[in-house]
Amino acid sequence: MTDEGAAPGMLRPGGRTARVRTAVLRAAEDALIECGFDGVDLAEIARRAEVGKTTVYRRWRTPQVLVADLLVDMAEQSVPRTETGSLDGDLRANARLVVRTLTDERQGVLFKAVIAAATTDQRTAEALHRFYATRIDEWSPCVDQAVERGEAPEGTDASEVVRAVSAPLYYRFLVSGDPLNETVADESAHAAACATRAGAYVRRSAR
Amino acid sequence: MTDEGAAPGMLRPGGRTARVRTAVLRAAEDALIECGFDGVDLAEIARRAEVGKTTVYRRWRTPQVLVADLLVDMAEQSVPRTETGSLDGDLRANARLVVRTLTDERQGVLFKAVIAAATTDQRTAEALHRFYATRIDEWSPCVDQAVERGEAPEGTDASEVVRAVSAPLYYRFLVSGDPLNETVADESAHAAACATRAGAYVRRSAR
DNA sequence: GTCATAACGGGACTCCAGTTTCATTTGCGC
DNA sequence: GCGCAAATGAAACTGGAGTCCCGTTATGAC
Repeated sequence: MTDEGAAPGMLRPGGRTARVRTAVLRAAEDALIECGFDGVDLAEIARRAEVGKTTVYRRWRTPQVLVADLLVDMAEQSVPRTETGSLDGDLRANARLVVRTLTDERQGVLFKAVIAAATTDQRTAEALHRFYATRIDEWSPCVDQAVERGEAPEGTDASEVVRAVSAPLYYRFLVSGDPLNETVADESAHAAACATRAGAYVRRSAR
Repeated sequence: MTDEGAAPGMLRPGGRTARVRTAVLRAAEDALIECGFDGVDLAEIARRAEVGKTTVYRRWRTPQVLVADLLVDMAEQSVPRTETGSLDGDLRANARLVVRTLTDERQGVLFKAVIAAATTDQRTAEALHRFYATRIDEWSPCVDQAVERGEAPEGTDASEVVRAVSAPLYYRFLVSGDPLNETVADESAHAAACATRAGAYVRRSAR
């Protein structure tokens, strides 16, 4: 092992390095929104970020890795959760937020690009999974509260319910291409609430 | 309209053209499975198909268009549907089939590649949507039969139920990265059945 | 069988994404 | 503020994906 005191090989994440990172991530986000994932060109991103292209290639190597880094950044920004006081209301609020995000001109394209990147690279996929794990954890409490209020059976797996709300929306977004709108959001939330009340999401260990 | 008898400009889809198409589609399928979508190289596919690369570039132009053509081909191959005699059983059979497909070494990679291609190209996306519309239509009858047996309420939207079974599975496959196995399949089918019985998928026009 | 031409194929060519080189700047420990 | 190495940047370089040209094959109408 090369274990020296004031060793070479130590990182130096101070001022400039951090500035370059944020500049490149911003440029990458813009580029993804404008061109989609396959339109991304690291040299072009370097130009936009006003950074040498060598730097971008050296630090991130591939578009996938850059997207993975962007996802780490995105996961840190939290979206406030609305509380309506009922399971149906909370799930509906969540479903509508998802639909608004996916149908938003900029965000929808960005999410498609990010998901496309994740299908072709394991590390990007892991970053994506962590991103959604974060989002799901943020919304789970509304199901736990419903359990406390007696709206849902004891032992209900909160994150499973939250996933059930999003799943049909992402299925339409990525796979079937069926329309996404507020009605669909409400129906998805309602179906999840029905299944929850029927005990479909009670953890097996608690049955 | 250019309606001539023995006109120039007419297609000639006979023997050789068709042979080249199937050879290239087979090679494309293999390449997608081995390298994923971003690893696809039209020249490489031409080599495998023992076809001039000029031909591949001329007829399909981009990997996305080639994948779209492959999807048209895949949509034509029908998968037999199992009938168990109960809504829960039929939906479970469907869910298990989907999980088996997505977790299969070859098919799973192929589906990821195809979905990735669809996120970056409109025409590929349309081919993908048609592919799933076909699959969903094939499974819808089992829900209609359940309605006839009185297991599900009158006016239930069969294709909506079938989508509801697949959605959580594809969500895990593409977005959250949570595990896919037979237990998950059964739970997804059960949740869809619960929501169906609760009337969550009754068409609005029929309520 | 004959002919016109759609479709294919080999190979040279182009162009640019990605790499390498090396000089310059800047963070950071003292 | 001094010095060293981490980090960046400009420019030259390279390899291969995609295009072009033009001769060859073989389909389908007669």
